[in-house]
Amino acid sequence: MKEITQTKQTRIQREKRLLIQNAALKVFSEFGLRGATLDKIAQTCGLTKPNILYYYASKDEIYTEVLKSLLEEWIRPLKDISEQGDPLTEILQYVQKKLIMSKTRKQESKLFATEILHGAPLTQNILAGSLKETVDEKVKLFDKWISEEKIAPVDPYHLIFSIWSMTQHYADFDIQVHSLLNHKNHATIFKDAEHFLLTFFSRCLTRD
Amino acid sequence: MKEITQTKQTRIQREKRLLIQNAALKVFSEFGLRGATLDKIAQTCGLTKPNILYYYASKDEIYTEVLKSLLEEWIRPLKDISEQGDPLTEILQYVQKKLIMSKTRKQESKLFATEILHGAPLTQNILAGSLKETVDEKVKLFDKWISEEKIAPVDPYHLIFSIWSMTQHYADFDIQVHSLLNHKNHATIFKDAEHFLLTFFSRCLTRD
DNA sequence: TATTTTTTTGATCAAATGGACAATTATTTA
DNA sequence: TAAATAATTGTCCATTTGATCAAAAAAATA
Repeated sequence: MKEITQTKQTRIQREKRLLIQNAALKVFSEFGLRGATLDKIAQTCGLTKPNILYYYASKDEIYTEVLKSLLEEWIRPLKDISEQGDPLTEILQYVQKKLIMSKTRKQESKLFATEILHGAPLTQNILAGSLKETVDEKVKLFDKWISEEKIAPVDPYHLIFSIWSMTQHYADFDIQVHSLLNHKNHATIFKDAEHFLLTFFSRCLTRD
Repeated sequence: MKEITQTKQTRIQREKRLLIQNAALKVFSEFGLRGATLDKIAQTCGLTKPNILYYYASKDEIYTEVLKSLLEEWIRPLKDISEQGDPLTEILQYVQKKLIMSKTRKQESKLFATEILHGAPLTQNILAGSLKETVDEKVKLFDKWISEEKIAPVDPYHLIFSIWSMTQHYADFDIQVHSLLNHKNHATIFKDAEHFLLTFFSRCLTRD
């Protein structure tokens, strides 16, 4: 088959690659890199195993491609935090966006979680690269807001960690959340979570 | 070999089973259930593969045994929250205990995280059972404290989720945390995290 | 339509892996 | 110490699984 580096892709190549990526996302997020099999991915997208390997050189290549193609989208809400906006509003909006992502893109959240949990074998360079860049930039902004006394003084890194962990928890550990909340209605859980988180962070960021 | 149901275990059985459990914890937490192999576990504890299978009927049995034996310890700090103590102090102490567990028992945290993340295939009954019992009990206590105006009114379930997620984040996503914090000293990170979390929760729980 | 290129697949392979088992060795018990 | 029991291991097996490849089918192109 033709290399990925080639500029022109045929219609079929574009379609099939996307088909495979979607199936792979589903399977990888459910079973992890090692638990996922090419057979499962093939079955999920209705192709044969050799056909998948016609489009991707290996299982690992599919995995990294899926991760890479999601990363941009995953970081975007953080990038969207604007120096121009009202500090508290900007941060609360970020919390809201992250929570919505946990609700609507659970598979992606679980995929990233599993990857990092197991040592980020294939994305460590990305973590140290583009993600770190954006985080550092926003940390600077938060520090500025703190020095201008527009938000309460808290460690910006740990603030970001807290937003990530609390919002992603609803995607990554959904089984536990649902189980402990008596399998309450999905929408209700997220409405309650949103109220809790917004109260929580506004209280934390406005004192003093 | 003799069944587990048998009351008396020989000295060797006790020793070797423990040896295997420790190795299994290490391997399972790093690679997950499917990524872990009996060969790796055997190598880690210095036994042969058939010897391991002399003590455990299957790989899955080792996995469930490890999980089960850790669960009690894992829930304990939550159980320790006392109705007699000062509400805010009790909750902050719980936060502290959970953070310490993230620091000292990272493997266990990752093991549980992976298990739940992938649908808790082997522990769903436990989640719905003894854990849920304890959580429900403490939720009642928190509600009582709220009605007595001893802590600010927040959804107790989501409060517990927030404590879990924020503290466990430092164990489960340690790779990311360290990477973003320029591989800062491990002890320093946890000192900062503790300060952040205690500030955070006391602000959130004392307003009004 | 004829030719070339791309796509698909059945058959197959080699490595990894969970597990079985009989034979051997070590330990306990009578 | 002798017999019985427990523990260990080398060898082997069946299955799973990532990957290969040549041949066939489909699609694009001239």
